Amino acid sequence: MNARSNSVEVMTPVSRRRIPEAAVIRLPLYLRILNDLTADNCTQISSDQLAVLAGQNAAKVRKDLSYLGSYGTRGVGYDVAYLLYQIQRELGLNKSWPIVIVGAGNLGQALGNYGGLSERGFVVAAVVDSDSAKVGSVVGGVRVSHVDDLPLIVQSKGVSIGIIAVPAQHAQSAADLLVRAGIGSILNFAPVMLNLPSDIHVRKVDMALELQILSYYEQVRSDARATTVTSASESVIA
Amino acid sequence: MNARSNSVEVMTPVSRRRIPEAAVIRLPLYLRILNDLTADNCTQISSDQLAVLAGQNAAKVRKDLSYLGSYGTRGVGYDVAYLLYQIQRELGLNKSWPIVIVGAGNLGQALGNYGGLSERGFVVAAVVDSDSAKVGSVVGGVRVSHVDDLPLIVQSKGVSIGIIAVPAQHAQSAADLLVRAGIGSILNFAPVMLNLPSDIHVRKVDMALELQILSYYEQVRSDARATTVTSASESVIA
DNA sequence: TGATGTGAACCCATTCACAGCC
DNA sequence: GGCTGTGAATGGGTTCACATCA
Repeated sequence: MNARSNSVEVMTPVSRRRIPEAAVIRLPLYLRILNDLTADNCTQISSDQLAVLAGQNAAKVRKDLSYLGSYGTRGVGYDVAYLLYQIQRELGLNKSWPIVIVGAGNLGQALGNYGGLSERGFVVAAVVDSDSAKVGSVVGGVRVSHVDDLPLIVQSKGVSIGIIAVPAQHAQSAADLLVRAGIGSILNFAPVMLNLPSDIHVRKVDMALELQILSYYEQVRSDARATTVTSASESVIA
Repeated sequence: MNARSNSVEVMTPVSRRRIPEAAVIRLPLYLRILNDLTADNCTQISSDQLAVLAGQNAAKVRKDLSYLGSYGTRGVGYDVAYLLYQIQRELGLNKSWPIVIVGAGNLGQALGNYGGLSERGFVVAAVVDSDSAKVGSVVGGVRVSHVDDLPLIVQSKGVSIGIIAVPAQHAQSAADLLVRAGIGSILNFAPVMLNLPSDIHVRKVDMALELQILSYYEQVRSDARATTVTSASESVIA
C-alpha cells in the first residue's frame, strides 16, 4: 500500500517517517486506552470511540494513527491488539529501557519504588546520590551508588534516560553530570529550567507550574463572574 | 493604547485581554526565573537574557509579555520586580488559593506535606479519603476528612482547585465528586484520562507518559545511529 | 453502508523584521 | 545604539470533507 512495488525493499526500517511532536505526545495516551480496552476484552475500536476516550477529535486520532501506517480497516475500525502493538513498537516500548535516578531523597525513593515503572518496561538500573550516607541503602530493589560512578553505570548498563530527583539548587549540576555521562533524555522533577545541549530531550514534571496555570484559568473564571454581575447591574443602571 | 478614548472606562478590569494558552503555560516559567533573579539582586533584564534563561526565543518572550501590557522600557529592558508583580497578578497568584487533595495515600501525603505548595500561595484546605481508617490522621497540617464531606468543604472554604491523588481505578469517580462539589480545575496525578465537562480545566502529571515520549526520541536516536552505520556499509558495498 | 486515510482549509503559535521609543 | 512592541510572514497543528475501500 505504501511500499512502492517497483522498488526493491532491502529491509523495512523500524521507523520510516518522523512523527510530528504533537502526535508523539498523544501516542502514549492512545496506548493506555488500548491497554484498558484489552483488559475489557474489547477487540475493535473506531476512531470516533477512541477520540471520546482520549478526549480528542476523531480526525485528529485518525491522522495521529496514520503516521504509524495504514493499520485500520475501512468501514470497521482498528484492531485493538494490532494497534496496541504498532504504537508500542513505534514508541520503542517493545524493548526494556534502563533508567537512572539521580537523587535518593524522598522523591527519588518514591520514584524508584513506584511499580508503574517496571510494569511499563522502564527498569531502574541505578539510583545515585552525592551523599555518601545514602550510598548503600536500597531503593527500588537497587543499591544506591555514588554519583561519581554515573559515567561507569551509564556506559556499562547502556542507560539513555535519566531522572532528576534532586533539590532545585542541584538540578543543573545533576543534569550536567547526566549529559557528560552520555545520557540522551532527561525527565526533570526539579522545579527549575535546565540549560542543556539542544540534542538532549527533556520533559518536565512540575506541580507548582501546573497549579499556577490552573490558577490563571480560575481567576479568569471568577473575573468573568464578576464582570457578568457588573454588566448586569450596569444594564439596570442604563 | 488599546482603550478607545471615546468610550467611557468605568474601571479597568483586572484582566483586559484573554491570553493565548501557549503563552499562559509559559508565564509561570518566567515567573520562576524572575524570582531567581530577584534572589540574585538582579533588577533589570532584557528579553534576550530572559529568553536564554527560559530556553525560548526572544521574540516569543516579548510577545508573551506583551499580552500583559507594555511593561518594558525600550532600549533598556524589563524591571524585574515590576514584571514579577505583573505576571503574578495576571496569573492570580496575588491571592492565596485553597486546594483540596483527594486521596491520603503515599502520594496524597507527599503532596500535602510538600512545602513548595504553601510557599507559592496554595493552601491545603483539606485532604479527603474514602477510607475511614485514614480519616483523622494528619497530612500537611490538616486532619484528613471523609470524602463525603467534600461538597461541604468546597463550599465553606471556597475551594476551586482539586488534586487527584488516588489509584487509577478510582480517579474518575474522584473527579466526578470534585466536579459535583463545585470545583473548577483539577490537577490529575492518576495515570488515566478523565472524562469531564468541558468547562472544567484539567492538567495532568504523569511520569509514565513522559517516559514513553522520551522513549520514542531515544529510539529515533538509536535508529538514526543504526541507519548511519547501515548506509555507510551500503555505500562501501555499492 | 460505514469507517478509514488524506488533501485542503483553517487556525493558532512562532518567528521575522522593523517602526517606535528610551 | 539598543531594546521593546507588534504587524506581517511563516510554519505547524487541527479540523473539514470527501474519495476510497472493506
